[in-house]
Amino acid sequence: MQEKSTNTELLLDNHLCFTIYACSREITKLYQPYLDKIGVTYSQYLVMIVLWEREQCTVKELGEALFLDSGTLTPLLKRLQAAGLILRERSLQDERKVLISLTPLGWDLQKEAACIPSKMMEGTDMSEKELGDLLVQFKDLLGRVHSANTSASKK
Amino acid sequence: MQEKSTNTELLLDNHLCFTIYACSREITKLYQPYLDKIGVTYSQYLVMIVLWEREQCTVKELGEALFLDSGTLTPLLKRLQAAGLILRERSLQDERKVLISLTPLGWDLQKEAACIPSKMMEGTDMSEKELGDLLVQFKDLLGRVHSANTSASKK
DNA sequence: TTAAATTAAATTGTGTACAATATATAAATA
DNA sequence: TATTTATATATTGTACACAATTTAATTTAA
Repeated sequence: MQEKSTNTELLLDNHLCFTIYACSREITKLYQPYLDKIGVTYSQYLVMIVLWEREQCTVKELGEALFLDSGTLTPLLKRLQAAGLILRERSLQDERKVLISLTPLGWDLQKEAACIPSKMMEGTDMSEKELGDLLVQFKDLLGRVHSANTSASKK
Repeated sequence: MQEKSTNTELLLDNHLCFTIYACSREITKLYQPYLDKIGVTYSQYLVMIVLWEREQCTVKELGEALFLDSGTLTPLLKRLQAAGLILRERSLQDERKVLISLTPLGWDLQKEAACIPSKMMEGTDMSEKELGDLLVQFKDLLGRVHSANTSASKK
């Protein structure tokens, strides 16, 4: 009995984590054709979304919003800068910080990207309510896992 | 009115996809300390799980199980081979195929890895039922997104 | 049976992710 | 104030992930 229950847990847990991992990659693939049209990757698109909302922020703030560190963001931001979409400037108040802001081209991209989410909704073929419920559960799970990670790293 | 509704959809969709993406990476981080102990990455661990279930399979079958292609699997499998955990052999019946199987060391690893899922369950701090419900919803979403991808690529 | 089409892996090139480390600046404190 | 500590970003190295192409083997069809 005990053995079977344990085995069930093992499979359940492995499969849930795998399903989330696979789902994440499949969703990125679903974005791909639309992102190709505007010339950015999914990670770069997420950075742009943060900037469209906040206009300006530091690398650290971007990292907190997207759960990414400077090892990922620095080269990614250099590519966005090379593409003419953002500016990277050292803060004059605190020269450790790098301020990221949008160029006019970066702002223009917002209009071109506006159609993407609705196209994605069609792709999943789920109602707004279903997606909303999923989001609630998912944010809860993300919160739990993230806090488990941060409390573990503090040890 | 119409504008507000559209905007809500946009945010909802962006946030759901982002949350799944972030959640996937946070879960991988939660696995990390346990995977470090047995010396494999999360992707390599997934390959080992498939092999522990099936004993032997081709690269293509692994790819179908894990939603990965040979571009990802070939170097990954070479690393598992270099670590002495698997064998890679051309099929004699069909020399296009490469058969992947476990070494005794690869089988031994199963025992060391047995504790991982229960440790992960503790990490999320959710009941078996909650995780089970999430898994059902998630498999549904994965199925929808995957079929959207495969039907799109057939065009 | 030969030629064309298909299939299975491998290869190449780009772009993340992330741990670990380095560097430079700022804040705290002795 | 000089020194330590903390903070913000960059760098380095490893390992995916995947599109696109290549190579070799098998099927299909002419």
